[in-house]
Amino acid sequence: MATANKQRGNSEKRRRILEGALRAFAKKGFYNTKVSEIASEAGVADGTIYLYFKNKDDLLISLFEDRMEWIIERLKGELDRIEGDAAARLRAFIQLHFLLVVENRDLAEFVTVELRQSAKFVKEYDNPKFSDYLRILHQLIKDGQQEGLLRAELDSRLAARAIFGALDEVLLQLTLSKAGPEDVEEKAALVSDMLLRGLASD
Amino acid sequence: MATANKQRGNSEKRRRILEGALRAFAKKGFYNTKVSEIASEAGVADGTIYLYFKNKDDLLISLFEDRMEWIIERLKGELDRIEGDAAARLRAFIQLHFLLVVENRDLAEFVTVELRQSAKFVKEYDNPKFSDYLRILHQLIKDGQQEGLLRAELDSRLAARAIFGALDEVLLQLTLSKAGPEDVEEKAALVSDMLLRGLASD
Amino acid sequence: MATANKQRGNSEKRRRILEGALRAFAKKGFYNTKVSEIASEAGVADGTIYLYFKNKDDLLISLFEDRMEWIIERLKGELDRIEGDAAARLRAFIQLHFLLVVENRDLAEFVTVELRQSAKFVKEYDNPKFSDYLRILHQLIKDGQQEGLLRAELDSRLAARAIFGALDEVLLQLTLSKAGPEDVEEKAALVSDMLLRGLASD
Amino acid sequence: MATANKQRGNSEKRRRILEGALRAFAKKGFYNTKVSEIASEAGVADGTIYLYFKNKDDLLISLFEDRMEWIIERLKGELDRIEGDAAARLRAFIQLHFLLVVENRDLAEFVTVELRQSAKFVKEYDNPKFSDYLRILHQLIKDGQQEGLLRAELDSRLAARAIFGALDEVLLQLTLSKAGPEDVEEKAALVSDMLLRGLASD
DNA sequence: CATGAATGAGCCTTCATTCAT
DNA sequence: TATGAATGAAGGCTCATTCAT
Repeated sequence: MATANKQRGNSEKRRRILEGALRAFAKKGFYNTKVSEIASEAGVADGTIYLYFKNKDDLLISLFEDRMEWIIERLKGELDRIEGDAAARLRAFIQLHFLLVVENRDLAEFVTVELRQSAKFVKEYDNPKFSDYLRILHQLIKDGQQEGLLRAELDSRLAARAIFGALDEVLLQLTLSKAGPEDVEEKAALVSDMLLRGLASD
Repeated sequence: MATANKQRGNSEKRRRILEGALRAFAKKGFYNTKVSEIASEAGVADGTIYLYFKNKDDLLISLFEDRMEWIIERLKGELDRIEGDAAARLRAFIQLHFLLVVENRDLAEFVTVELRQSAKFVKEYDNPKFSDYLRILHQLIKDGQQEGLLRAELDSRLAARAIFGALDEVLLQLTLSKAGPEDVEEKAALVSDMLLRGLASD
Repeated sequence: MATANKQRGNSEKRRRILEGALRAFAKKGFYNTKVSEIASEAGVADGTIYLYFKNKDDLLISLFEDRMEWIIERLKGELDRIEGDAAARLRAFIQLHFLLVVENRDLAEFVTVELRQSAKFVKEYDNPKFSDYLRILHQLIKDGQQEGLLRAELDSRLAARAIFGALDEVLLQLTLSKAGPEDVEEKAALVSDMLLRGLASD
Repeated sequence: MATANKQRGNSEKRRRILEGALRAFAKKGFYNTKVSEIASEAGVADGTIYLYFKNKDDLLISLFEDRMEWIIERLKGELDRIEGDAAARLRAFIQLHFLLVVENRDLAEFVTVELRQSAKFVKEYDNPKFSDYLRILHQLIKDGQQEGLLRAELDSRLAARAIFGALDEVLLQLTLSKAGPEDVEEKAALVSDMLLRGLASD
């Protein structure tokens, strides 16, 4: 049991702390969450947190990385499995984004709410995982353009941003309004329909 | 005239404080801004702030209200002046939203970044001004649907959210990347084009 | 009353804090004294300390400077008043050193005990006031050498150190053993006699 | 032989810990040295230290005892070997004190710097080994007085203190200024000359 | 109204010590 | 014996808020 652990950080404890932090941040936000609350949420002592993370900021960033990595892997995995043109893959992307986030309520609150604020002011952090995420979306759009499905005049980077913003905002709304998963699929369909129409070539 | 002041709150000092707060929040975020920094930014003493605002939270909320009110008034005013169908008005709305925000860089950072985080965790505040804002957008879409320009199947509330999200995210990006006003008009056109296509009836 | 204050630091509060710190440090040593204890000893709130000092280290250093300055001024003042040769002035110096310190028990404990340890490890501090003190002693010895009273072969710098060490250690002993002021004068005479004999030319 | 160990405390580990502690304390002082630093300096686990010492204070005291014992033994051994009167032995004592300490730089820093501060505030410890040390010096002086070499009027206890203080301070200075061993012998001669003149009968 | 020195509750972080392995 | 991960008490410092002037 005492094998390859801790390196690159993956002990049981570390995971418990990240989960506690996610719950706590989702509930009260980064700045309103005390380290001791995270500890108790994680079932460890306060000091234990500092065995795994340099400080509270580092915990926040690590949590981002960890969760975004997970999201990105899931997205990539699912996208590879999709048969069909770029439009279908884009639709799947949106659907999946919605599902992932809504199935993990805390994750949703955390990502939608903290992503901007905290990440921006936690000194010097430039959020590479989020860039990875956007890159996937960006690539999907460029694929669609090359396949002739999406309008070529489109600024693909801008479109990726706009789509992310739309998804994020709608999800924020759904999350806060405590919508059940049944709604979600429907809303996802509506939103992806709307967005794809916006991008589609004539 | 020097009498009915302060009531709905409008002394010179009060405005200076709000402006100082806007600058400070934009630069460092709500939680990283000290009341004393706001005071010095505003050129008043720390204590003076508490003559005009109950506490730091109240200052944040008041700033929201104040700025959103201003935005909403500007939006409404301009929209009334537009001749044309709902699509044109929607286009104008987006264009204007971009302009207002980008012409006021601090406002942009503040609104896009703090709106979610802070507002969510500042206890019990349900952000009525933001609702007003959304209502305008919502109404524009419903108008468009009634005029037959926008697809009737659309969930207009959802669409309003999605549009706001798209605008907001793109603006965040533009703001942070320090885009000049010349870019902005172009981006606004692209985004509004994309979004309107997404909403348009066949 | 609100005139030239605070500048170069001399408000009533600041002095109270220094006095509280002196008492506390003398009683328990720098590292065993809590900032809150200093505060309560000084009759101010914990936070007030940080209005006058950057941190606990800075308080320690400031206290050194302040007390050493006082000691040095007293020493210089008294020495100027002495009629007689360098030997007489040296004798007076020692006598006075003893008196000053013993009349201020806390000062004695503080200076003799904390001077080395703390000053050495409080980062980067090179203790200029102590150097000033030593310089006076050094000068007295050089004067004595020029007057032909003290042996010229003597390394005056080394002698100054040795004298300071002897005084300091004897004082530490006297302080800890709670000797009364009456002993002190006698001991001072003995020590200065011994030291002067050691330095005297044949 | 592997049995009667640990009792009076002498395992290999114990010695390694004391050595690590000496290095660490010399470098950063008692209060700035973490137990874990001592452990790593000694090449043992943190917990191991507590198998040999009750706590950090106990480690400090044990280190004192251990080193002072060593110094005292060396001093006694050398003094027994000296042929000559008390003055010669006193001179040898000073010479040796300088040599021992300067040959062990860490020991020097530790003894000169920590002796006062730490020992004083480590609860209830009355430093018997240091008393032993002083007793030797005291005895030498009394011998000198009986041999008629040193002035009888001298308070021998006081003189012992004064001499120790002078030596200690000069050594502190030499240690901190990183003087080489060649200087040391010369300084020792100067200081012992000065001190002996101070004590000598006319 | 305005000031800004003073307050003190609160929080992040450290580190001596323990204990399951 | 030895380990070192885990603990949690403790304390330095910050900063929103108050209030005497």
